[in-house]
Amino acid sequence: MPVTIRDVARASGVHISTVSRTFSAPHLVNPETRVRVLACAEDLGYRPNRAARALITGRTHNIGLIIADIANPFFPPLIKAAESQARHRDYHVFVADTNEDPTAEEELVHALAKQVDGVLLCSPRMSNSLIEQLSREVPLVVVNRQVTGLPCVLMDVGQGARSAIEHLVGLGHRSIALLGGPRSSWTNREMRRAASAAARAGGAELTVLGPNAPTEVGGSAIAEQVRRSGVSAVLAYNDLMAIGLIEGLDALGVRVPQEVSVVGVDDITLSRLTRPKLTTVATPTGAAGRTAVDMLLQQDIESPRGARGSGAGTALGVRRTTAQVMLQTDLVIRDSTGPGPYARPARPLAAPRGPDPHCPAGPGTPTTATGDAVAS
Amino acid sequence: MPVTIRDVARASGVHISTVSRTFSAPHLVNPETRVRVLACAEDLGYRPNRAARALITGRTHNIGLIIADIANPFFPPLIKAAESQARHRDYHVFVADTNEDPTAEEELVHALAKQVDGVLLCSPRMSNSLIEQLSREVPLVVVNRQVTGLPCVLMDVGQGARSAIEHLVGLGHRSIALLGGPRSSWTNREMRRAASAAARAGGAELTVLGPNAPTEVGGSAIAEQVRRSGVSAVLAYNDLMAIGLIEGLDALGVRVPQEVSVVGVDDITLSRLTRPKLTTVATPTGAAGRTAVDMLLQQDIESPRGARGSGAGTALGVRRTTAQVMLQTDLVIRDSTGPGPYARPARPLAAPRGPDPHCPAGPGTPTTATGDAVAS
DNA sequence: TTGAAAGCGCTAACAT
DNA sequence: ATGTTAGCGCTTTCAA
Repeated sequence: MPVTIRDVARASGVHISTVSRTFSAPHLVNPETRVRVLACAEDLGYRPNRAARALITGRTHNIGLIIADIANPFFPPLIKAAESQARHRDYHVFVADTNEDPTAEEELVHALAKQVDGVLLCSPRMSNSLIEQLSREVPLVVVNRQVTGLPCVLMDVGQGARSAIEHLVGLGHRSIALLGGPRSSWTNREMRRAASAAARAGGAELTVLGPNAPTEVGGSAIAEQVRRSGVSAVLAYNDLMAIGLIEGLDALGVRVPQEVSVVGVDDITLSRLTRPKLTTVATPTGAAGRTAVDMLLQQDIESPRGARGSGAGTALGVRRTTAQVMLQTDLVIRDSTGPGPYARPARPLAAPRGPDPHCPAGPGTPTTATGDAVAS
Repeated sequence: MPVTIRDVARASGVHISTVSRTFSAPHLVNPETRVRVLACAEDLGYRPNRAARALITGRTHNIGLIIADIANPFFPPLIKAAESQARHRDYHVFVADTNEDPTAEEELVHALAKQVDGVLLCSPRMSNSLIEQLSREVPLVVVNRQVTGLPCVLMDVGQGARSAIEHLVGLGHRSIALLGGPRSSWTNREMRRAASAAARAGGAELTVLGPNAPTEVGGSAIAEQVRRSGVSAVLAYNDLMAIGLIEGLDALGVRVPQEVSVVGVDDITLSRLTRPKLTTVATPTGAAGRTAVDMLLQQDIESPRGARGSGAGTALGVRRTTAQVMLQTDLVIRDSTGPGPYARPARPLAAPRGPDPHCPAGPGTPTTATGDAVAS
């Protein structure tokens, strides 16, 4: 049933190599022949078998995209941007979801390895050393994580967290909570580091609550704890968590932003549609997707794995790009943040909250702040 | 660099066919040899090249999942269920997004055709005839669309729309709007058909507004028109649109459900977290994903395309399953619907709802109907 | 139980 | 410009 290159050759009275050339190097074939071959191919419904082709060229023209959680609205824009960029370069994208499971991540890389020319690892949860190891099996670009020696696309969430804290401090908040995300998240560590530093610099106290599931449920589940902690402002790991928190606080009768200010991270579509509209740190997800694809393809070109002539100098000239790109973030101020107890303009509710001994910061450990550590 | 079966053979001092057997038919190889081969393989980091294997077996152990829009929260649960089901059967899933673009759909099917054993087409926007044509290239299972002669997984949105309208009529609404979705959506047509019939039966007037983009933006954009239309209740194509509409109405100062009742479709996670919580028609997306994978694999097994011995009787015994499965939906009543202008004073019940047509089968229980499907 | 050989669909030297 | 030939990495008869 499947029509092969041989069928087309037979039908058009030429050798299979001519048919092959018609598709992969049209300029090397006589225009008349080409037309005839093309006609026959069209006629028979022939389509080159990309897998077979890949076996010999070493290039599948596919790229893999491994995502921690497709259900997180943060990712779709990244996926779409990556797909669009890939399509422009005649590549197809295969997306795979890992459910935030490190084991699934590893397995998926193995499964994809031979069927794609490279893999984009988005917000991976596995260890850096495993990532490095896997990168020897297939070209990798890591998104939202810093792995030394590998090309990475990062978003400056450190800067974002700093801006958020400064915004809150500027509004008069002195007691702020950071809702942490998954423990193994690079973003989480960066935010924590930067937020601590910014809080210290601004004379505010930062309580870290978490880790939490990076979802609405994770946010609403921590609402009670937030209320008890007595903070007047919260920076959440992401928008989903922030939105869930607002819902949760609302259910407890705590008003946002009147009683507690909330800042998210990501600027997902939804954050514009909730009430109150969410103040958030916008991350350039589309740019990240595009950049990651570019970096992968660029690196790919230099090492066409398993190609014919690679008999001798395989490892030769494999000059891997290890550039790391840091994308800017932007604080978008909307309606979920407002004046805090220490706001400049004389506020009637100068409630002397005093330096309250916050309850022990939940499952997570309190504030850390390492220098410019890259290690992990 | 990539280690092949030959490297393992050399290292373990056996012929490549023995190595091959060690992986694909272990019982045919001497236990001692097997252990030795496995050890060498492990040592070298060997992994069978699935693509090369597929070339000869005709089975890639991959399935493709083509999705209209990954950003629509309706799909992730379906994707996750499909992936989990596939994994149990030692299959991997490649997801591809089409941006609701019919052309992209077609191209993607072609691209995937040779790299997967079958494709799940979710909420396709292309024509039925094109779908049928593509199904000759690769086994297809269609989700959220009825295509005669092809295996389909459907959700009973007709029943859902009917329940929704009856709920609204029972609350005293007599002037209802239906916010339509994409024109080429089967779901859209079904909802419209059923909603009209139910409205007529209930003595209510139904206004169809649309088509609209099946997103929050689509919903908020139509708010003004809804207000002007003077209806007291709205059934939206999906939850996203419903949520957008509520936001839009709110911005116009129209209160939900006090002034206008709103019903969505899908029961996405978010619908539980908005205020008011959304009344919606729950669709069994997880069950749909699982069922679709099952149907695909079942059909697949019967026709291992391009296998070795298929020289003569290729088309023989290719008995394609054309079963169509209809999954139940359920109306979930929350806070976005309330009494309408014709509500019974005092006792709102006793409304002549007629025989409640709730099927005995719970949500997600497949009802199978084979063969000759009803044309749409 | 293992080896030898053929070949899946295709491309890429090398001839002609 | 086209045909020949040798594989890509693997599985699968067929012998031994």
